Amino acid sequence: MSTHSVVTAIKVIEAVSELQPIGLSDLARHLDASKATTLRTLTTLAEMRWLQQGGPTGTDWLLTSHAYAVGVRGGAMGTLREAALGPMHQLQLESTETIHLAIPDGEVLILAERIDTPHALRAFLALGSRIPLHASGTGLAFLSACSDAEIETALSRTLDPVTTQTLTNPAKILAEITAIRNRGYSINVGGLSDGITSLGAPIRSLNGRPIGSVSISGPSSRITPDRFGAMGALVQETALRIGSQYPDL
Amino acid sequence: MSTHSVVTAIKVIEAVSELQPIGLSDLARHLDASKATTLRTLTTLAEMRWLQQGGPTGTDWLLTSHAYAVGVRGGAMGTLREAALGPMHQLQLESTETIHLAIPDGEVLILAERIDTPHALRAFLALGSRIPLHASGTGLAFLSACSDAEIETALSRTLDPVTTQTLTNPAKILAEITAIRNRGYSINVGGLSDGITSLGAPIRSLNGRPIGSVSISGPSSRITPDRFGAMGALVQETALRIGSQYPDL
DNA sequence: AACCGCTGGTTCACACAGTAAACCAATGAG
DNA sequence: CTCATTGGTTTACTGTGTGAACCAGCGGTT
Repeated sequence: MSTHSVVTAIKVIEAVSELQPIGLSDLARHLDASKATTLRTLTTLAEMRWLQQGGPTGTDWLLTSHAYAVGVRGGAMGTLREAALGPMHQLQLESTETIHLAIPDGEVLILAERIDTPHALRAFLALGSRIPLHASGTGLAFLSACSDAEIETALSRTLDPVTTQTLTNPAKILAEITAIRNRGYSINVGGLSDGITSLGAPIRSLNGRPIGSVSISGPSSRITPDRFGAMGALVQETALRIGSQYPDL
Repeated sequence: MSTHSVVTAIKVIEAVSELQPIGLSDLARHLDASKATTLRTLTTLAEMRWLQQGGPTGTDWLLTSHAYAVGVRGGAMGTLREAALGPMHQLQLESTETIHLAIPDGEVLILAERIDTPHALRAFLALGSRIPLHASGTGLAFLSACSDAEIETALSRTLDPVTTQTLTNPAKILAEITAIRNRGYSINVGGLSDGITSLGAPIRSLNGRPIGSVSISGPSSRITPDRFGAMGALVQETALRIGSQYPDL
C-alpha cells in the first residue's frame, strides 16, 4: 500500500474529529493502517498542537482548539461570514427568530454562523453541522441558485430522508426549486427536524454564482404560513445585501 | 533541510489560513521551502478538499469550509461549547449583553462561542480570535484559576499592550489576579478594545482545573461600576454551572 | 525588440522519511 | 491462570518526498 504520509495525516485528523475520543488500535483499524504508522502520525500531529491525549482513559486522542482556530479563519468561511454578520443581526431583530448562515462544502452545506433568538423555544443546530441540500431551507435555496447541470448532479445522489417530511423525490424537488425561483425564497416545514420551519434565500456573489444561503428558522408554531410572505421578503433582502458586499468566489 | 512531509503540510495549512489569499512563490518563501515541495503539498491538500485555488488572481490559495467543519467538532471545542450554550443563553437574557466563551490554545485563549446582545451598540470579536491572557476579562479570569507556576510562565512572556489601558506590568497583573480570586470575577475596562468593559469568570472542570472562561462584554457606557456586583455574580454562577456539567480535561 | 524580475508550474536523481511486521508490557474478562 | 485486548516500541527495507535546476508566461523599463 503506497500512501502519502500527508494523506494519512489528514485522514487521521478527520477521523479523530469525527470519532473522538478514540484510541490507537481503534483508529488504526478504522484507517486500515498499521498501529506504528498511526501512532507516529498521531504524535507528530500532537507536536503540531492539532491533537492531544486525554479523555476518559487518558490515552484516547482528541482534537485541540488549535484546529478550530485555524479552520475558522478562512476563505469563504472568514470573509463571507464577516460580511454576513451585520445583515444577519438585523434580520434577527426584524424576525425575532434564529438566523443561519450556510456555506457549501462539497455536496453539503455547512452551518457557518448562527444568530440566536431570545425565545426559550428555538431551533438548534450546532455550528459546523453538515446540512443536506435537499432537506433544508438553506439547502433548497442554495440549489435554486445553481445551474441546471449542478442541480442534476446534486439530485442524482441518494437523497436520504432526515424526517418523515423530507423531500426525497427528485421530480418534486425540481418542482420545488422552480417554485422557489418564482417566489424568491424557500420554505421548509419539518424537512430537517420535526416541528421546525425555515425560510431561506441564496446568497449570490457579484458574478451571480451561489456562495451560500441564509435562513430564518423557528418552531412551526411561530413561523406560520400567514407570516411566510413578510418573513420571506426579509430573508431575500438580507441575502441580497450580503451578496452585494461579497466580491467573488 | 530534512522535514517531515506532514509537518510541512500542517505548516502550509496554517500559513494559508493566516495569509490567504496567497500565491505559491510567496508561500514557499514564507515557509522557507522549495516551490516544488510547497506546490505538491498544496495540491495534495487540495485533493483532500482542505485548500482550493481562487481569489483575485485565480491562482491564489484559500482555505475551504471543509477545514472549518473538521475543526469545530472537537475536544473541548465540541463538548464544552455544547455544555456551555444553555447557561450562556440564560446569562445573555439576564444581562442583556454579549456573552463570550473562551478556550485555551497554547498561551492564548480562543473565542469559541458568542451569544450576541440585541443592542445595536455591542462588543464584537470574531469567532476563532486569539485573545491574550493578560489583556481580556476572559484571560485574566482564566489565569486566576491557574496554578502559581502556570501564572508565572504565562507572565514571563512578553506582554504586548493591545490598547492604552492594557495591563502589561507582571506585578500589577499578579495583584489583579489575587483581587479576582477574592472577588470571584474579573473586571477589564478597555484592556482589549477601547470602550469595551467585560466581566469574566473561569470555568473549572470537576477536578478543579481551568478549562475555559465566560464573560459579559459590552460598551463601558452600559456596563458601569454600579452594575459590576450584580453582573459579576451572574457570570460567576454561569461559569460554575458550565463547569459542573463538564467531566474532565 | 531584448532584457529584466517576477510569476506558477515541471522535471529528476538521491537520501531519508515513512512503512509494515514482529515484538513488549500491561490490563481486564472469563 | 489463560486469552484477547490495549498502547507503545523496535527493526530493516522501500518508495516517498526533497531541493536544485529548469520552463514558459507575464508586465514593466529601456
